[in-house]
Amino acid sequence: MMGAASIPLILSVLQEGESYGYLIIQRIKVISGNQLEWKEGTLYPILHKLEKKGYITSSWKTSESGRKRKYYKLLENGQSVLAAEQQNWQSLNQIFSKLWLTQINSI
Amino acid sequence: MMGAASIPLILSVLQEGESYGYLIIQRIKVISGNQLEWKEGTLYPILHKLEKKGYITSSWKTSESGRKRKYYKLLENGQSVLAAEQQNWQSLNQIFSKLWLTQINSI
DNA sequence: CAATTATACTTAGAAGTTCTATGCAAACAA
DNA sequence: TTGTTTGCATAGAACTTCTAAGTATAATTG
Repeated sequence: MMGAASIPLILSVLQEGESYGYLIIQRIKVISGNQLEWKEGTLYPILHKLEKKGYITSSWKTSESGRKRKYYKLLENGQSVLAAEQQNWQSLNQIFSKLWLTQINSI
Repeated sequence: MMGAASIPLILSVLQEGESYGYLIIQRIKVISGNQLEWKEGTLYPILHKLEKKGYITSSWKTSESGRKRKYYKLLENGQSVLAAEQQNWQSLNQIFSKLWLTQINSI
């Protein structure tokens, strides 16, 4: 369903500022107009992978309420990966625009 | 690399008219400006899957030169899957536009 | 005409990705 | 105090894509 979009999506959300798993899921839900409702089992393994690759970093923090949260932050490395992913997405988007425009024109 | 884009891409190419594996690979290469160079091992299994699901149908034909080719054709079923995929893509595209615009504006 | 290249399809298995399902635990609300 | 929300984690299933190899024929090149 998401395909190659997961990673740019997560990195983009983190580019808005550091965040934690639960909040990222909600942010994605809000920004997609309730279309994307990720489960934890989807997000966390990806976050772990991104951290392992050095795109993001994590740190435990305790909120005033006493809750412990693991905050993720975009690293420079991840910044450039995101830039490449944006490029990639836009390039795919152009291909589709071309294909779909052609079909409209050929009516 | 391709993620969820493979299926709409193939279906879109077939919407241009029926085609066969080898040519589809070339069409994808051309339309992407040499960015996407699929291997047979990537395309054929997907074609088989799409046929099994009833989105496309295939038939062997022999060209004047004597070569045998397996032509694939988009079915009505596949037509509506493609429409749904287009919708899905555009919706993801909107999400990214929103995320990426915000970042430009917030400089 | 022999060797190479281009055309054309197939599949097994590896690798990678995402989802389902479940578990744990603490704070909060009823 | 019982249920809901918040919060993280992971195993295994399911699915997708890629690598690699095999088969076969037509066209081209030397």
